[in-house]
Amino acid sequence: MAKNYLRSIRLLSECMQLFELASARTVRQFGLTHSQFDIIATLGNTPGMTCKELGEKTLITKGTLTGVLDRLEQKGWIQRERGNDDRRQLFIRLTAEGERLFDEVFPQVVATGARRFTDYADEDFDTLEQALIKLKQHLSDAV
Amino acid sequence: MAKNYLRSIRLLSECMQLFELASARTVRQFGLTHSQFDIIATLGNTPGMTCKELGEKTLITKGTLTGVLDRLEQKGWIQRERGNDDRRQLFIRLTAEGERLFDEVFPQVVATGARRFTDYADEDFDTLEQALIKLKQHLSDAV
DNA sequence: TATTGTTATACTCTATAACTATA
DNA sequence: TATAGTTATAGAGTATAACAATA
Repeated sequence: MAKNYLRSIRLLSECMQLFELASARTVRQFGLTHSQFDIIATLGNTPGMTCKELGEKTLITKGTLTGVLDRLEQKGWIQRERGNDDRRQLFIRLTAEGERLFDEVFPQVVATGARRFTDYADEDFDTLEQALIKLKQHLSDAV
Repeated sequence: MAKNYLRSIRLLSECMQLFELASARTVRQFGLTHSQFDIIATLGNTPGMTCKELGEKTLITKGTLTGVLDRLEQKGWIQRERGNDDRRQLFIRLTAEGERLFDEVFPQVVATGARRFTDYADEDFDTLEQALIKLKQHLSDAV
């Protein structure tokens, strides 16, 4: 069993690396780091969210998050707003300029990735998706 | 097509995150960073390799690699040895202590991961593997 | 007392470019 | 000239713990 599992995980990791190699290049052309893109992409098409929520979605711990948000705020891409119901919370959301960035960079990252899927048939996607859904289920349950 | 592709990539990334969440904890308990573990794991069960080769396998660029290797050398886990045929090259390999570390940490990371695969049948692995192999093929070709 | 987010600390990774030594 | 690896530089991410404001 362990051998099967190692082989699958290695494949998983190799696929991610191949994919990220391409997207990283695009992301960097926009002057964004991986973490920064992660946050812009998470905030895109949402009304914003608290730091806590943002940290949970991006898996960035709160201390680190402050620094990353500082840099994004400094560049004018996000803004912080103190919550009304709970004044401890900060709502983070994209500024108009941040949305413009999102609208530009996100489709481009998607396109770069999509170019790699030429000839990938619907049934190929289905098979892959089913397998990954099952895997994800297992990985989640086992925590 | 783009939608299918996004869904698959998101799943891929979520699976990796779930998996790495567990392994990262184990790795950190041994005082290793992700990059450091990557190198130890790459060198394990090999007679060693050049910096160039190591950099290609781990996707760490040469300037960065020097620093990571410095820290590993300082802790006595790897050693550098000047090549004989080509005196520009350095052969990196695990020290006895590095191998001991590898023998301890690697199975534990594997075990932590494997625990999440209980009930995962051979055919589940086969399906997943086939789908991932096909995906990897596509991603590689499309570069 | 508990929670949200910031600050402070210390370290590691990162890309890049200039450099040394070999080839 | 080209290649293998180091050094220097300037950011950026990371975990952790102590902290302030609010609940």
